[in-house]
Amino acid sequence: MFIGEYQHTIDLKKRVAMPSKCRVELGKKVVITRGMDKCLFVYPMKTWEKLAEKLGSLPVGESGTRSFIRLMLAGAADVDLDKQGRILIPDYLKEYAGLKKDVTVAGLFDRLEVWDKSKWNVYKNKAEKSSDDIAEQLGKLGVY
Amino acid sequence: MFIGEYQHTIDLKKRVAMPSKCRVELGKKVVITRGMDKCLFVYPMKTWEKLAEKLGSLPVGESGTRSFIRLMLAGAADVDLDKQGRILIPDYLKEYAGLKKDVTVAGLFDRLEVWDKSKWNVYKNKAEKSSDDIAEQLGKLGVY
DNA sequence: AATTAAGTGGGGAGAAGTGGGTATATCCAT
DNA sequence: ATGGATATACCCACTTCTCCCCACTTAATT
Repeated sequence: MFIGEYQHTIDLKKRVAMPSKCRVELGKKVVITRGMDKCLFVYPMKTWEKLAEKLGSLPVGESGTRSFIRLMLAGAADVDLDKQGRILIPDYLKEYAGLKKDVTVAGLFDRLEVWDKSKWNVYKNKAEKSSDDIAEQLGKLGVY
Repeated sequence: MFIGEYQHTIDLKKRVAMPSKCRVELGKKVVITRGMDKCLFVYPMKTWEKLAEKLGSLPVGESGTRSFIRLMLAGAADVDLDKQGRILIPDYLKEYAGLKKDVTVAGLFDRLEVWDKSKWNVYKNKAEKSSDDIAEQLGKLGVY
């Protein structure tokens, strides 16, 4: 399971290191694609295969969702990790996510997300304010 | 069950000791994450896994839920206790909780909470002032 | 007073992140 | 087809951070 927040950078060759803690679970081959809120999703190959199958067989539902799924499937690229555990970000994905030099990598269960650092900070601040009351949210989960 | 209040410090390497009384129950691996009122939650791995499972079962369609999940999962970090029973606080969590040198560690049933000492004192004072209300609330619950 | 346990501080080996050089492959224009 | 430019893959080097170990201080216990 992927968790945590990691600060990395894209170098001149558009390479981004995956957190070392996540590398075993990622494996050598991963799939990177467009994600929600203008970030990038990184899946282990196995996870992606299952997901792609599900997405492909989905009944044609609401048009917004459908077009997003299309974007996600079409935007997928399979990339290898190099010896240092980095992946190469394709140009169109780099552009889609608005990646500058500093990026934030976030662990979210079955995937990693790659964010432009400043975008991530903005998003996080908003999220913190809106769910200031984490207690209430946790309550919904039946945790307490 | 975790109980009690402990005064500790963060050293230059961002390490904080867990109270020795709690170490057996914590185990070697714990998860630290964002908590309410800008404190940090420290869960034994087992407890966290149950919690994470619940988070994973939440629908990701709604953006509010999505951001809450991101906050909790991306905000979480799995850390090991060193031989002295200390954990390393990631930068972003240190910042989130506004931790200076002195911290208060509090036991709360299934978890520990890590507070900046001054924040804790403010919070405690507020709580004490409203303790009459709390008594009243407890009364309503039929505790006394 | 001596011994033990807990909290704190710091040195050093190794790992992780980052940057860059070079060779091979790919593409485009000549 | 050929030459040049661009891109990718692989390798190595440097810097920083993390983790492990040891040591000192204080407090509690015998």
